[in-house]
Amino acid sequence: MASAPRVRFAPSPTGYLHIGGARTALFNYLYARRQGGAFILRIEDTDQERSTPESVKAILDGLEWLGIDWDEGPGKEGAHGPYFQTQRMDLYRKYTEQLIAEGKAYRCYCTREEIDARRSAVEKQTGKPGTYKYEGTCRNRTDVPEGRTSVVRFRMPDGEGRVTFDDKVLGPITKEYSDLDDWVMVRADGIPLYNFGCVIDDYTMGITLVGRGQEHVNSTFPQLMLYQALGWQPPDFAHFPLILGPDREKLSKRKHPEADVMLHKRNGILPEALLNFVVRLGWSHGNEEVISRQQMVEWFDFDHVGTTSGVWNPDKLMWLNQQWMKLLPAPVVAERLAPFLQARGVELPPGDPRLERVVLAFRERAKTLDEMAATALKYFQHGVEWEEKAATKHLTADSRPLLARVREEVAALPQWTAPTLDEVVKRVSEQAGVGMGKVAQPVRVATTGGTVSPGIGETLELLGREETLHRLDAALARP
RNA sequence: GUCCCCGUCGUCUAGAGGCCCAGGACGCUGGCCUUUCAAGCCGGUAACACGGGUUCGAAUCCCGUCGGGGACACCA
Repeated sequence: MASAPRVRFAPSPTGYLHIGGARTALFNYLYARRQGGAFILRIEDTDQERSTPESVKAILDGLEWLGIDWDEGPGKEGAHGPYFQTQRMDLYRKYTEQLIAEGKAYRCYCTREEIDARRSAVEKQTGKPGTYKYEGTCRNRTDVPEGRTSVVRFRMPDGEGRVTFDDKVLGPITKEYSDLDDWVMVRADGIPLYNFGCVIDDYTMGITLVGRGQEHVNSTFPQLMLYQALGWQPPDFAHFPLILGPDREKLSKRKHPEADVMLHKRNGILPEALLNFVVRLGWSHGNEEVISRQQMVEWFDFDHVGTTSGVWNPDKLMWLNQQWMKLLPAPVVAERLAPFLQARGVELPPGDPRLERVVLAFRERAKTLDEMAATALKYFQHGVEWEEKAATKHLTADSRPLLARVREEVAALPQWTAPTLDEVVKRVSEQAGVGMGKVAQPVRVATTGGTVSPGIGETLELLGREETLHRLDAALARP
């Protein structure tokens, strides 16, 4: 390695940050960090119809949430900017003219309608799509027809030949010239198309390795032809396996809601977990499953990027999320939990100590922050409603004296802590000569309304003395 | 349809010719722990797509078949 590698993530701002894009960004980011190279963010906004500033923001926000930061790109101007393709038009124009002057590209005056008509004619005749190839109508044209706009086409070399490249994850891949045609580089309005802009930018930005999804392997060939025509040394290429939806088709915005990175944030998934999940889809490091960003950077390599597409597995995402809720420091999780409780109408004074206690009590009982907020909600409210079934079973004439005894002892407690509260339950059950469940369950139902909660001491501590006594009294007052 | 890529448990994967009658993880499931539910711990379930080669020996190499996905725009 002569110089430090430069890699990039080049999304087109036509919607939210896609999960596949996020993983592409992650792999490139990890590679750059691992190798001590640079990670560049370039916005491919040449599709004027679909690109929006909102989408640019959405993508930036998504990357930020995931903690994938770039060395050069929007907001971080470097030596190779600008980083929006629409601001690099001079560059494209320059190389377009050069290529035309050298006879390596030419103007094609066929209109879109004409091409479309010919395409559908061919496809109708042969049966299926994809059979049409530009027939070279304007290849050797020297006249300039009046009143017609033109696109610029790349001139494929005459005769037989093939393009080959050694993909860093897939290995050698070859394509015959005869399978390629004179593709359009520049539209009639002068704006470059993907295959053209991408090559010009990757080269002028000094990109040494292009890492992208496997859906791009076929576009590598025309791009390679361009590098050749320009006399440029192409970068290395690495194509990552696709992420598939439950239906085993490529994860798409249209069909798969889980393709939206930020949806997971809204659902209460931690960025650590999403990153962890996504990195394991197509990459592995022995038997490691729970992997921190630091470890990813330390371990990442293309040798262990797989070749087969991976199916989105929500169960595993959930499991990882819980792992991360348990792994991260409670105050950190508490901070991230707050918005979910607030969204459910809980008012939280700044630095509310209950938040951290909730995390400690519920992170082993919830898969997501949202679920945690939902189950913890009743600990923040005043009063309870009892589940009919639970009340019938546990708030009985038999349990009433036990409950009253607990109420009495607990009210007198000098210290309102889980251990001291647990002791009360234990003492009461021992004195009554019954199992702890005979006391704990009625108390649980009386104070939470249901049969499921954290340890009884923990539960009462969380509720606080005042609320606990209030609920116990209310339960005792039931007819 | 054409071209390109891929093919290990249901899913994510380990596996670079003998360490593999295939290991880990999620899921499912049995048990332990236990004041409930979880979590945790211990155990079980389940795969090298198929057929030919090559080799003393193949999940690993080659060929074919079948299967899956992707690309076939004046989108990226």
